[in-house]
Amino acid sequence: MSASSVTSESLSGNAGSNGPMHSDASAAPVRIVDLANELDLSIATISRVLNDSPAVRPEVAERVRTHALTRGYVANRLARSLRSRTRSFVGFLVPAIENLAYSIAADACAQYVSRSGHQLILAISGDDPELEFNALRSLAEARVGAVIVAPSPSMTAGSRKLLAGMSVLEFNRTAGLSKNMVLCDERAAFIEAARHLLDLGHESIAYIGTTDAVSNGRERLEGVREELERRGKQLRQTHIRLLPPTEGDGYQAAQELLSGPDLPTALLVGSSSLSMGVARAVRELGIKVPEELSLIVYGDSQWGQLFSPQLTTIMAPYREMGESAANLVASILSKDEKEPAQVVRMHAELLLRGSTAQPTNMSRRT
Amino acid sequence: MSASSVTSESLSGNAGSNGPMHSDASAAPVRIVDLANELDLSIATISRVLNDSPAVRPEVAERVRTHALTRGYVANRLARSLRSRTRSFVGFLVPAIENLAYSIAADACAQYVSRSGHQLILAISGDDPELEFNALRSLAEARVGAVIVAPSPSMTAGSRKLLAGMSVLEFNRTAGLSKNMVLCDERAAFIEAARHLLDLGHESIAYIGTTDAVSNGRERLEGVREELERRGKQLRQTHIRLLPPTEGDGYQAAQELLSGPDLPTALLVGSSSLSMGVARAVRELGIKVPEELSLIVYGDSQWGQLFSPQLTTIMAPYREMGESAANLVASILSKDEKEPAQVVRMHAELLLRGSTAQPTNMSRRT
DNA sequence: TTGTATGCGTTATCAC
DNA sequence: GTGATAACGCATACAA
Repeated sequence: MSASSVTSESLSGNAGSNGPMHSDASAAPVRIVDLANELDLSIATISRVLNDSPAVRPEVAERVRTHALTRGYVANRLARSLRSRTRSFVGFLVPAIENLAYSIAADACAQYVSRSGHQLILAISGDDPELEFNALRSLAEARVGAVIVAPSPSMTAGSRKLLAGMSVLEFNRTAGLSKNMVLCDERAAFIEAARHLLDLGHESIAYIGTTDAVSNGRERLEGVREELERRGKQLRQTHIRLLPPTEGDGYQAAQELLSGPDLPTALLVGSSSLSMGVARAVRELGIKVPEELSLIVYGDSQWGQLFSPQLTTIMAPYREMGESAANLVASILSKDEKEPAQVVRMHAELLLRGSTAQPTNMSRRT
Repeated sequence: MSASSVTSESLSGNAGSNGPMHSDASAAPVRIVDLANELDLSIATISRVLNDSPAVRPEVAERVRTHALTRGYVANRLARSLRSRTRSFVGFLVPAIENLAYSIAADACAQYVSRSGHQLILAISGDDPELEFNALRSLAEARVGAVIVAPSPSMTAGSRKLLAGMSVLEFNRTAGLSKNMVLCDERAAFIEAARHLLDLGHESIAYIGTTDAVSNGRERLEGVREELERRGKQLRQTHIRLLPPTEGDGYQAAQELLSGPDLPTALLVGSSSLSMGVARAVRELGIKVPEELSLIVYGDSQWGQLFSPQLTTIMAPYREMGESAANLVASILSKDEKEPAQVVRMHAELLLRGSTAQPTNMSRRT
C-alpha cells in the first residue's frame, strides 16, 4: 500500500433517515412473516406464491406479488436452502483468476449457472495445496451443490477427502477426482503444432512448458514428444524446460535456452504465462522471428497479435468450456439420480500467424 | 460449442461403496447432533467447542475436536449464519472479470476477505444494467454482509434500491452509492501523462477514452483537458473519441483518428481494452512509434512491454486496491457501530517507457 | 462446566 | 385453497 491516502470523513449527525440515497444499510430485511401480517394472510400462502405454487387463488397471488415488490422483499437463500435441502451455490476453484483462460471461463460459467438459478462462488487456490484446501473447505461450508475444479498439482489428502463429499466436475486439468470432466484436447493441439513445425522443415525444436505434475502440462509435452518421435526426430533433454507457470520463469528459461550453445530453430511454449515471458526474452535478445526462430505460443490470442510479427498461437475455447461446465453442472443438479458421467473434450485451435516459417540459414546456429 | 466431442461413460454397476476415490457425493454431511450422539454429549457442548468457547473442559474439547476431525465434520454456514445473524459472504460486483484490473483485484480481495473468515462471491454485471440488477439481487439473497461494487454506467433504480439495503463499498468507479470508496486518482494520473506529453513539446494531443458516464472515464478525460488548458492548449473535439471499452472499438477509433485529416502527434488512451485495440491499429497502420506518434496507454503493464517499442503506461495498483477493499470491508463487518466513512485514494503510476518522445518533423502531419 | 429449550426464515406436512 | 405447525442445522439464553 505504498502510495495511498486515507481520508476519514465523519458522517456527522446521521441519526434520522435523511439522505435520499444511502438509506439504512442496517434495516432488517423484510421477511415472509412481515408480508403475511401486512396482508393478513398466513406465511404458508405467501411462501406458496413466492414459489409459484398453483394451489393459490390467482387474485391473492397477484396481491401478494405486488406487495412483495413494493416492500422490496428479497428471499433469504440461507433459510430457503436450509429448509428445502436444495443447494443454490456452485463453486468454481481455479489456480489463478488473473489467468485469462480462467477469467473467461469464470465469466461464462457464472452467467450460465445463474441462468439455472444458481450462484457461482469463485475460489482461488493459487496452485497452493494449503490455500486450495481452505478454499474447498469454505465451499463445503457454503454447501455448494457442485464444485468445478481445476486441481492444483499436488492436492492434499484433506482436499481429496472434502471433494469426496461433493459432486465435482474437473475442469481443464484432471487428477482423478471425478468422472465428470470438461477438458480440451491438449495432446492433439500440441501434436498439430509440432507437425506444423516439422512440415516447415524444422529439425531442432525446443519446448518450454509447465511441470508435468499437472495433467494438461503432461499432455502438452507428450503431444510434442510423440509427434517428433513419430517423424523420427528427438525432443532432446537440453531442449526441454519444465517450470512453474510464471512470466518470470518463462523469461529466464528463454534467455537461457536461446543464448546457450545448442540453439533450436523453433520454440514451442506450453503455457500462457510462460509465453509472455518467452516473448519478452525473444524481443530483448533481438532475435528475428520467424527468420532466426519460429515461435508458437499458448493461450491468449490478444497480445499475441501485438507482437511483431503476430504470434502463431494455440488457443483453447475457454468461454465454451466455462459454458459447458455450467450446463453440465446444471444437469447434475437438476436430477438427483446418478447420472452417467460425462466427459466433454474441446478442441484447441492452432492459429497460424506470422511467427513460424521455414528454417533458414539465418537460423541462429552456433 | 463448435468443435467438441461429448463422451458418455456409464458408471455401470456402481452400487456398493467401491472405488477408492469417488466416494458418495450424496452422503449426508455429518451434523453437530451426530457428533453429540456419538460422543454422548449435548449439541450445546459440541457447538461451544467448535466456536472456541472457553467454557468447556479442555479434555472434553480435545475429544470433540479430534472426533469432529475424524468424522470430517464441516460446519453448515447457512444454518450458522441464519441462527447467529452474522453474515459470512462478501459480494464483489465487477463489470467484467476478463479485465485484468478486476481479476487482479478480485484475487487479492478474495484472499484477504477469507483471512477474516469471509467468503467472496464474485458477481459480473457485464456493464449491463439488467444483468447488474440480477447479480445484486442474487447477492442480496445470499445475505452478503457487504458488497464491493464497480457500478455500471447506468444503474437502474431497482439496483440502487437493493444497494440501499446493504452496506456497500464503491470500487474504482463512483456513482453516489456509498461513502466508502476505494478509488485511484485517475485525474492526477492523466494530468501527469498530459504534462509529460506537453513537456516533450507536443501541441496536438488526441484522447481516446471511455464514455464519461462512468466516474473514472470522466476523471480521465477531465485530467487531460484540464492540464492542456492550464498550458494554454486545447483538447479539440475532433481529437476526442469516447467509446465503450472494447478492443474493437479502440481499434476502430484509432484507425479513424490516425488516418483522418487532422493528425495528432501524440495519443493518450484512457482504458485498457481500448489500449489494446489502439495498439493493434497503430501496428497495422505501420505508424512509427514514437517517431511519428507518441503513445500513452492505460492499464495492463504486461503486454505493453511486448510492443515495439515498449509502451509508456498509466497503471493503477489493482492488487493493493483489492486488498484495501477487503480490509475496509472487514473493518466494516467487525464493528456494527456506524463507522466513519472511509475514502481510500490510490495513486496510479505513469511508467515511462519507449513510446513517447519529442515530436519530430517526421510526425505524421498532413 | 454442561444440558435443555427456543428461534433464525423458510419450506413442507398436515389438517381444515 | 388456506392456515397452523414442525423441522432444517445451528447458536445461545437460561437452568442445572
